[in-house]
Amino acid sequence: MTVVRSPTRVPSPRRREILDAAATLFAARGFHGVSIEEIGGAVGISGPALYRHFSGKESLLAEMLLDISERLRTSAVERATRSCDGGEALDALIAGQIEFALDHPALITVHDRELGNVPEPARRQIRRLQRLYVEEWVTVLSELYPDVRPPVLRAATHAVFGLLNSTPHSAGELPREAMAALLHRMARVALANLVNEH
Amino acid sequence: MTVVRSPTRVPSPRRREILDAAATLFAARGFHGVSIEEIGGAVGISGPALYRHFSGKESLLAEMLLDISERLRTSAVERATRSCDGGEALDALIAGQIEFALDHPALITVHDRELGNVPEPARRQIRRLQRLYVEEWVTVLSELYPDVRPPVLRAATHAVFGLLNSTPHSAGELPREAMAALLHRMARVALANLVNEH
DNA sequence: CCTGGATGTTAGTCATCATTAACTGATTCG
DNA sequence: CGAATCAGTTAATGATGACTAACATCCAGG
Repeated sequence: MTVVRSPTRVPSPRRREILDAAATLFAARGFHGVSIEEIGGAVGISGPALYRHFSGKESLLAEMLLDISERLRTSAVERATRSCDGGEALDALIAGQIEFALDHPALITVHDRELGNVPEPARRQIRRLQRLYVEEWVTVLSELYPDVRPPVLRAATHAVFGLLNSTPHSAGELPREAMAALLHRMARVALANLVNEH
Repeated sequence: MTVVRSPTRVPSPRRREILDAAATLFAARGFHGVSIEEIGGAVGISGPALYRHFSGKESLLAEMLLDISERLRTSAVERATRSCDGGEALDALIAGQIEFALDHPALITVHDRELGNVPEPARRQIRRLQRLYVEEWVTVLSELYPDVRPPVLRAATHAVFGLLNSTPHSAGELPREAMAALLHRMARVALANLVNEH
């Protein structure tokens, strides 16, 4: 009955609650614009109680970004390997990114804003995961378009991330499914015409 | 006490220098992550000397964002009215945004990150200019695709902004002209297929 | 019962930082 | 020649904020 949990991860609900609240606050006013007191207040405890769960404000941010990067990458690997052909894999990657961005706009916002505030040991690891995530896309794309050079594919991938991660900026313009469909189509055609280069 | 900026342009080179340095720093570590002392140091003066040029840190940010919003919008209006047909106008808007993003990556970064740190009188004005800029795009697009509803056009516009503003993330992947051409093509086809909805 | 760990609390401490004050050297211009 | 304004300087000042200390509560097991 008791499910064996990974020994390194004990997902205390309190931790998650704190991370969620902190993400929302960081997305709204930036890492340095939010105080420990506020983060605590957002989950009903006050101030220094956070140090029972995290060793400091920076390590809280580090854990948050690490978690996001891991989730994005593992989801991408799963989806890409589950697919048969390259086109299907690309659609799966696009759908995964859209789903994540629509489900967790605050996490997406923090993810590409606050890396510079993560201290060095963890920063490198997060960068590594982000790079692996990009390379997952590049691998799928280079199978589809073998004639396009990898730097172009990388730039195009970043561009599509920017497109898909725009949802926090156009919040509420459209119902979720319409927004998802629109973004998917735009990303698809933006990438489909890479081959027309020169 | 009335801090009304002189409407007649007095482009003190010192002011511009400070604004440029501050933009780079804000882009790297966020508004609250940068001290007055650092901004001064970046232009060779130190600390409180900034108050000879700006009434405070927040008004410095406000002026910076106001300037960006104004430049984007006036450039968009100019380009759109100079064009004959809708397709040409859209290309001009895309080219303008790309040019600005490639010329001033720090400004682009600050522009969509730090609005939340601008105090209320100026915030509203910046939002207004941003809205006008978006509506400039929506107007051009709705002439091209009269069947697509405005909310869809607005969401698509935001998505394309995200795509074009991705350059700070993929810095140095490609030479400038190649990057500009790639982004232009991706934006163009992403918007061209809006009409295929449903 | 009572011990100990997990989780809070409130009250410091120490740094940092935006902002102000008081003062200085130039340059303009009357 | 002044006198004023401009553009700096260094030295307070006052808030805020991350983090630590000392103390409380709850509850599980022996």
